[in-house]
Amino acid sequence: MSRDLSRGDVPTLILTVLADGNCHGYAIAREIERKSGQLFQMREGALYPALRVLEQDSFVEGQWEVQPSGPARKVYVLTKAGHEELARRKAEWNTYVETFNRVLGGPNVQTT
Amino acid sequence: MSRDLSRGDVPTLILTVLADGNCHGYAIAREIERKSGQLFQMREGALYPALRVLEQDSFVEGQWEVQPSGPARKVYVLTKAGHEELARRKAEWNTYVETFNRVLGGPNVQTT
DNA sequence: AACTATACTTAGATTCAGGATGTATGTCTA
DNA sequence: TAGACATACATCCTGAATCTAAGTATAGTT
Repeated sequence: MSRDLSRGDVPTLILTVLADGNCHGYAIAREIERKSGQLFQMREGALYPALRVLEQDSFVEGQWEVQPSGPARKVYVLTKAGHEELARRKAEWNTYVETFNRVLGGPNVQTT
Repeated sequence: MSRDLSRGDVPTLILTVLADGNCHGYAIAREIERKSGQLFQMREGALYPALRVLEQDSFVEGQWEVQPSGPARKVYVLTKAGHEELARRKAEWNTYVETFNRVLGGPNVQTT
């Protein structure tokens, strides 16, 4: 099935993977798929543009690495600002889930 | 703050409100905002197109109601297919949340 | 030689929420 | 009677973000 990733969630997943250690683009995608039990699919058309935006915003830093075998890789490192951004996005995600579940919950929810 | 509604979540919220009882467009929007504690904002530009799609898919049925006072309203009723669609969307939402949280959870998650 | 896996890039299409605007009606107030 | 405001629906345009698809390139396998 593999539901499409929702708007804005791809950068959060990328930052999450990088919080566990430096990683290059292709491996980030495979790691997200592995962790999600193959429910999420990370397409190149979503991954690389998202990485470029994160780099422009200084949340990650990329550096080319030449290997003895195979094509060159761009390895990304999470910056200090990236760690903070991840924490902010996690908090935002939790608020969203709580709020959405509250609306789904039923008719008798009081906010006061 | 009021985080933007994510892709595809607006129809689910509409169906949820209609599951509690028939309702016209404007009131659906206000009800979603009330239930979310004003965290979600339902704009017209998202609400009415979503309602039209739901009507085209026969998940809801709209009927014009003339009032003794004030402008006419289009009151929507959730169909049988709409109830099933809501259940399907809720299950999909739960799967998405669980999967996303699993990825956010950390590096040592096993899927086997 | 063809296929597959790795690895990054980019162009184009699509989807969908938001902003802005327009049409009406009715109430309240100055 | 003019205005501001709330109700109520509709639509156009924009912009953000994802997907599809194709392209470039290296290297191992069949």
